[in-house]
Amino acid sequence: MAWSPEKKQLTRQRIVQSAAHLFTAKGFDGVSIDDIMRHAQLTRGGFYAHFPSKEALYSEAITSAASLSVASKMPDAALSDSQRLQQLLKAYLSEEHLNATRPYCPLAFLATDVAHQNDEVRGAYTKVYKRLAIYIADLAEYSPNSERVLALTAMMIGGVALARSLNDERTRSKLLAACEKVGMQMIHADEPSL
Amino acid sequence: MAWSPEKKQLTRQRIVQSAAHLFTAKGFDGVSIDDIMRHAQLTRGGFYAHFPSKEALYSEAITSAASLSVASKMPDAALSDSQRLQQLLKAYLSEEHLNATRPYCPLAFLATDVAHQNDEVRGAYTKVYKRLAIYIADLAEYSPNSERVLALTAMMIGGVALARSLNDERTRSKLLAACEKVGMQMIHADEPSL
DNA sequence: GTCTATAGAAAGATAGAC
DNA sequence: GTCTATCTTTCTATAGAC
Repeated sequence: MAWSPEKKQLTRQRIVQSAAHLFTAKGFDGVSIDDIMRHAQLTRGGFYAHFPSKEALYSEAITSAASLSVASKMPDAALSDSQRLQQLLKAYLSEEHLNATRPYCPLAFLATDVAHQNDEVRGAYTKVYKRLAIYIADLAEYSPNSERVLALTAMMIGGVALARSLNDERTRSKLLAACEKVGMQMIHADEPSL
Repeated sequence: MAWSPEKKQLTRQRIVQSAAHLFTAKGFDGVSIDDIMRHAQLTRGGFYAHFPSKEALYSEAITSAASLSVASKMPDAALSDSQRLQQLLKAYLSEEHLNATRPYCPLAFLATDVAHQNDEVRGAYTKVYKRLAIYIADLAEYSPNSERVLALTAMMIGGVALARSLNDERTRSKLLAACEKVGMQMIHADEPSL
């Protein structure tokens, strides 16, 4: 079959995006290479023409999922920074985020999964995390290393990860609402010690 | 070989505790039944005399890990509630928790893992979560459903889960310290809206 | 109840045709 | 580069001896 370098890159990108969807939804071990290739409308034999291993794809999928997830889709540049932060918090801690059709935020959905992976994967995850901290710090006008920004990221990611694993609908929605509300108060509180 | 009902229960308990250690450290798919039985100094053939499936053991292991983890070992009854809460936060968000020899807190170490499991497992996880919320609410003198208690649990669990997956030592320790500090402030802040 | 042995399925990775 | 076919390993679960 005919092909070109551009065509190959497109195919490769399709594989990465399929992986971003499936991995964030089901975790590393919950998805086989066959699943990913079928989702990308290919067959499994071709996988190794693009990636040396499943792990190599995983780390790229994490980066890709981050840029496709709810945390990266905030196009309302007309709003103030504070309003955009509010919007991010609301979208991130929403039931929709837990049932999205696009890739989920890998920080929340793969948090414990990544802990078992190699250094390359953890590096990709760490990079995505730092980018989120910088993004939030920017909107909140704090340093990305400030205690309240770091604590807020932990609350957002923990809230979503927790909510996803809880069995109890009521507790889940209360938890998400609480994180959203307390998160905003945390940013706007007038305590210099934070 | 001779045996008694009590003997069987002891063997069963050894299996559950081995599972608690290994599952919290490596996740559901990272541990085989063979691993667990070897850790309990048994062979894999005997497993199904105690449990109908790997999932059934998993849900028991989550409960067991919770009662053995750092979050349940706060024997300093001499301290005030506020001091005990501080102590819990400090221990939970410590580097030692990330490198413990006893079972880790399943809430933080299995958060995304449990999301892929069946209802029985998610039920066990949810129960453990509610118990932690009640415990913290008690020390903080709030309702377990109060926004600040829920937000605090998300921050604690998210902070530990995140820290474990990050590649960068500095970011990890800053994150843990931030969650500890902001967590205490969150509880003691004088804002009735929380 | 615990052991050894093994059936049966799934999945990562490779070989070779086109 | 992508396909079909297959090798190999790993793992859950079961069978049968003791």
